[in-house]
Amino acid sequence: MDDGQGIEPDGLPAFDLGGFTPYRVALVAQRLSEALAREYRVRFGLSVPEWRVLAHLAQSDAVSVRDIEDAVAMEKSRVSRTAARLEARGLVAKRADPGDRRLVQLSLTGDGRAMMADLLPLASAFQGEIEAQLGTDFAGFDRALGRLLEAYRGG
Amino acid sequence: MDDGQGIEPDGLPAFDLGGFTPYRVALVAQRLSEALAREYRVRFGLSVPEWRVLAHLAQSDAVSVRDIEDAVAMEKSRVSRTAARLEARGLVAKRADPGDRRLVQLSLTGDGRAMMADLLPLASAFQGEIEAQLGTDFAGFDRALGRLLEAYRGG
DNA sequence: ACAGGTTCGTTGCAAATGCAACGATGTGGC
DNA sequence: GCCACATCGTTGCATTTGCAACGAACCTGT
Repeated sequence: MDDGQGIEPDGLPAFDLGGFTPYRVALVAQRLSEALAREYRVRFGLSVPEWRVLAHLAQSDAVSVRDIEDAVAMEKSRVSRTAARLEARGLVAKRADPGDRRLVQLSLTGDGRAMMADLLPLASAFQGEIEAQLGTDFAGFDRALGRLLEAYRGG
Repeated sequence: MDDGQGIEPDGLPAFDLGGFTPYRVALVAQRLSEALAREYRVRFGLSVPEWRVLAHLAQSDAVSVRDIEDAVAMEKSRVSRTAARLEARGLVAKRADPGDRRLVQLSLTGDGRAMMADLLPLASAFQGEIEAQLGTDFAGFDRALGRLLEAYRGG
């Protein structure tokens, strides 16, 4: 009677949200984000978007809003406002690109660099913690993430 | 000179956001969510929170806001407002719990059940698609998700 | 029965978000 | 050089969100 995709008494096909991969991934993303954000929100007063922008600036200086938009997967208006907030806090500098005045060059200030010098080791430690949690399964996990990013990139 | 956690010329430790697991997971979550939402937003006019609430109601009828809050990992105010919207659209019924009048019993209406009868097979197909993408790696991937949920549950 | 404390769901309010529209700047065709 | 068109970043606006506060209902001990 049970054909493996059974029908419940109420006429609906059986479905377990808790086992649904998109939901599980969203949940893990949320938990990891919260765990990490706990560190850098309480200690540095950063939100997730702010952390992302700073992290990208730390690895590639003098980039445009558009560059960040692509690199950190955020809407350009979100990047723009985040950058404005970071500038107001003195962590990021904005100046017009001399070659193309439509562009804005974002870069870390001295303060911004100093903060990231404290923050990045914490991030690396967190990464190490996750890898330790997963042990030998980490490589496969990361590969699967890459596969899904490929399969569902933009579409 | 490169000790494996090198220092960049700008004095910051090397860090690759694109390889940072929390970021990668967040990205996959976003992509999967978008891919799925494309289906049920255009065809059924549902948002992600609405989908989650309906999905939970489909598998366990007559539950309280608090139950859903736990089951679908959403703030209670978000659940409350989502339920109100679904009620206004005639997909969900709300009634006071006769045993404990603080509680609200949420359940699918006939219309709601009918919609879910169309939706759930799509969700199952999407799940199958993901599993096909990952092939034999899916089991390990899912296990790793579970491990991370355990490790970072609530804290 | 009643006072103190707890749980449930809703709501007010400020902040964040997405989307579209906009001005400014660049580019290419002619 | 000029005009149509594309790109960049910001902003207006409506919606969504999280948090705290609230009233209502329940529970406990006395």
